[in-house]
Amino acid sequence: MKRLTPSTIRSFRRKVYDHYRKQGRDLPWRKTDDPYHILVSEIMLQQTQVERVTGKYREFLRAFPNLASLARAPLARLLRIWSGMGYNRRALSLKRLAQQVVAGHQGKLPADPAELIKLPGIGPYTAGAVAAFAFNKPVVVMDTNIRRVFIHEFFQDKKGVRDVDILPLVEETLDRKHAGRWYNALMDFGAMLKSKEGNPNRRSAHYTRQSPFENSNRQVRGRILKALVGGEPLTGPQITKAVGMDREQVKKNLAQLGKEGFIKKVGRTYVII
DNA sequence: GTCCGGGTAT
DNA sequence: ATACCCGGAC
Repeated sequence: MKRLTPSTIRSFRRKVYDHYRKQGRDLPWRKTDDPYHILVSEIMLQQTQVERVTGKYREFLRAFPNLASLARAPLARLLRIWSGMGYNRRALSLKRLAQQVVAGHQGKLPADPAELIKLPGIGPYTAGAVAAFAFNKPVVVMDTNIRRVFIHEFFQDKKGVRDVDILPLVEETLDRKHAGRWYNALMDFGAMLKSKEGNPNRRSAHYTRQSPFENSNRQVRGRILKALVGGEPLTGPQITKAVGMDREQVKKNLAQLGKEGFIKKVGRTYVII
C-alpha cells in the first residue's frame, strides 16, 4: 500500500481546492443544510448526470418538501414526478425510507452512517455522503468521481486498481475539519477530469460495461410503469399492447413488479400500489 | 442506430 | 456476479 508524504498531501489538497475556488459548480443542494434535501439529491445523483438532476430536484422538493409529505404520497404520483430519472426502484425505496424515518426516528434522518445504511436504498456511498454533506462528518466516501481523482493522481500507470487500495488515500487526504466542502471540491475535480482527460476509471478493477438496453427487462419494466403511472387500471393485454413487446416477457415483469411492491392486481387489472 | 454512466439489492 | 433505467453524445 502506498503512503503519502505530508507535502504530497498538502499540494494535492491545494490543487483540488484551487480548482474548486475557480471552477466549483454552483449546485442547488450545496445551498442547503436540510439532510432530507441532501438525501434526495444524493439518491438522484446515484443514477443521473448532474445537469439532468437539477430541474428534477426542484420539482421533487416542491411536490414533497419534507419526509412526512413523501411518506404519505401516493406511489403513482411519486413515480410520475420521478419519470425520466430511471431506476424507479429507488423512488420506491425513498418512499419506504421516509415512512420508516417518520415512524421510527422521530421524523429526523440519523447522522450516523451506521444507522443511515440500514435504511432502504442507502448503501455505503449514500450513507457516507449524507454524513459528510449534511452533518459534516469526516467519513471516508467512495464514488465514481472520487475514484477517478485518485486513480488519476496516484495510480498513474496502474491497471486494475482496486478500491481497497484507494480508500486509505482518501482517508489520509481528507480535510477532516471541512469534510463536506472537501468532498464537493473532490467531486468537482473528478468531474473535470472526465471531460478533460478521458476516463481514468477504465483502469479501475470495478469498471464494467452494462448490458444492452434494447429489449431488456429494464426497458419492459420502465414501459409497464409508464403505462400505469397515470393511475388508470389496465388489464394484462392492454399493458402488453401499450408496451409493444413480447407478451411472456411482459407477464414475467408484471409478476416481478408485483413482488417488489410497485403494483398489485385488482380483479383482472393492474394498478400502482 | 450504438455507446455510455452509476450506487444498491440480491 | 448481475440486474436495475433513461436520455444524451456521437
